[in-house]
Amino acid sequence: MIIPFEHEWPQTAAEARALQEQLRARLDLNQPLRWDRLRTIAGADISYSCKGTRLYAAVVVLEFPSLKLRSVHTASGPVNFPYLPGYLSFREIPVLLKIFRRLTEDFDVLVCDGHGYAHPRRFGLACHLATLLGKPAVGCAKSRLIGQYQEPAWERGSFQVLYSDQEQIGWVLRTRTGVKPIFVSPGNFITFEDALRLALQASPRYRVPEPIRQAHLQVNQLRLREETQVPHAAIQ
DNA sequence: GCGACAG
DNA sequence: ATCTTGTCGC
Repeated sequence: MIIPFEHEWPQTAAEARALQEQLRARLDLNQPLRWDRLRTIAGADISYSCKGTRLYAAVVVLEFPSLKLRSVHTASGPVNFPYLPGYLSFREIPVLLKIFRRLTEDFDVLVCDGHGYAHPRRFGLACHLATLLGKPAVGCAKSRLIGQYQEPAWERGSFQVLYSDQEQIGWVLRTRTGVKPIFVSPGNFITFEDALRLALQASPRYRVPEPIRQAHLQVNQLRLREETQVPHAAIQ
């Protein structure tokens, strides 16, 4: 696919922060999802090498609503940005973009491993990626970055609002009865309500939404393959 | 100053 | 995220 919007990649947290504060003006969280035309969901995930110097990425495309795996796309690359809470997108998006540039297949919505709007500057990884791709995206994180909430009831489908002071920044959603909830927030080009509905519909069986779960399985297979083989120069 | 802190 | 063994429960 053509990436409709690109920018330089900052080397410092201060530059990254300025970019987040600039790009967040592009968020549109009032766009309803076209459920009637929803046919495919993409999922993206990252894995790190044991020494944390290299990262492995996978993007999968699933059919909706069956959530059947349709295609797998992978890439790897060096780590070029440290892990700093609030700046995850600058670490993980560059290698994901390598995949999306090569992707010929279309998809309707993207589910990302990490927060979207539920971010200190309202511009988490899902917001950043959605903005670059010009596609609707939802952020689904396994733990909280910021915000306050009340514990959802323990049945699957129970949820609570995730607040930053008085402002809603996301949801806390129980995708499996009796299991720790996930944190759902819109990335871009989607509403809070549609983000919540999509996250639940994408998680019929496991705690983690199927697009992320499948991407996670693929990314670990890729890492195993790449770390198992001997470097070319050492063979002969 | 202290604690919290997506992956 | 990664490292790391067994263990409890469906």
